[in-house]
Amino acid sequence: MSAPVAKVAREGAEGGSRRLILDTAARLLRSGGYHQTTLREIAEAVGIRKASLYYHFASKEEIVEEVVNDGVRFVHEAVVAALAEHAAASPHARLEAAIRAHLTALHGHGDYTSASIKVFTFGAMPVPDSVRQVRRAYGEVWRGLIAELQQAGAIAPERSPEALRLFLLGALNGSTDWYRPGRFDIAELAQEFAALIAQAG
Amino acid sequence: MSAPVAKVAREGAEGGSRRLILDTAARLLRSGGYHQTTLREIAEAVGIRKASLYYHFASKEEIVEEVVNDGVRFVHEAVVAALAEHAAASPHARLEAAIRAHLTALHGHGDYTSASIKVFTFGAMPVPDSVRQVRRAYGEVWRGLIAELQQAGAIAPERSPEALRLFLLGALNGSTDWYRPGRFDIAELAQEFAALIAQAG
DNA sequence: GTCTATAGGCGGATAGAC
DNA sequence: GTCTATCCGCCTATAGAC
Repeated sequence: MSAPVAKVAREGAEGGSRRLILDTAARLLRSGGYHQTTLREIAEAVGIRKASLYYHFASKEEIVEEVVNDGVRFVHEAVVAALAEHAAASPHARLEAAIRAHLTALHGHGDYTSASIKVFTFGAMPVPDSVRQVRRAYGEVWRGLIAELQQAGAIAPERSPEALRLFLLGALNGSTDWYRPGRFDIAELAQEFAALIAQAG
Repeated sequence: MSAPVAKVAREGAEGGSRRLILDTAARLLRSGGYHQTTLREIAEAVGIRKASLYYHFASKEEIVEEVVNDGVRFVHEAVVAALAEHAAASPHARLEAAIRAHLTALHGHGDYTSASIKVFTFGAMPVPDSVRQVRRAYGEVWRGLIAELQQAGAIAPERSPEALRLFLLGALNGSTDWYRPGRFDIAELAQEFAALIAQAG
């Protein structure tokens, strides 16, 4: 992964202001969405003036784009890592691990991931190409996993893998709407969801 | 249903301008969401001046609230009607009919329903009490149907009905993100989805 | 790197003529 | 019922001092 490395290098050179701005933007985007979140709010929360943001970023779009892509990449990497850890497990166990990783990344780790969902679910903003690519790459992970499950017989051969993938991701991302830390347990939710769409084994 | 009757009566008295405004607002809200949709846009699309909207509505919130509630009520009534039509069918067939009705109402009939999803999914606006009530009432329909399926044995007794309901509605409403009229068939999608979460029978 | 100041436009909303 | 005119505040973005 070369991007994170480059990013860390850049941060070292400029004292992390850029990261601070992105962190703050992520938090505000998560609760407010694209249009409600203003540069004034971000600047205020960071503790600088609105105009100073333009030293670090060329536009609001650029800030949002970076937050959103970071969020999707974070979920992507978490799911890939979970699948690698469960490489030897049963297909059903791998599915459950992937779902658990997705939900954990979405709800347990920072604002970037939730902000991603909130901002680019629906076309609330003109979706940049980079975002489209990052999303597509993540979609491929699930396409592969579902194909694997179907080949292993954990999903019936007559089920449409594409419909299944869209339903599943929709349901997982929709959890930003109703999930609350105290009221649900992510591991249990993952178990429930996995049981819905694949046979145990 | 007394509300629609009252509404029709009102419309007769004022020439349908009110309905025209709501129709237009629904269309814009569907594609733009709450914050992106402005009174100026609505007025322009209707063909009147911004200020004239205030003769018909007290505020932007009032317009949005009415669109959203109409949308949810439309889906609610469609699903209830479908269940009534399939009163004698098997639990699985009733589930499939309900899913098909939800998806059809969501995608096949106007902008109100999609606007509802788009606007109040996430808390993009301060959710009025009336909206909360209308949503809750619709949620009850699914709670009842899922309980029925579980009692009939079409859903395993160890499945959490609440997790299942949230998964189901999240997946269905998420379809506003990817569903396109030519590329998917609603009846097929309903069949796929019903097969996913309940045993045939 | 951050500041002040400002440009130019759009947001919702109101007053009052017709 | 619709209009013109206007208020006031916030928006993104830029210019230029420090």
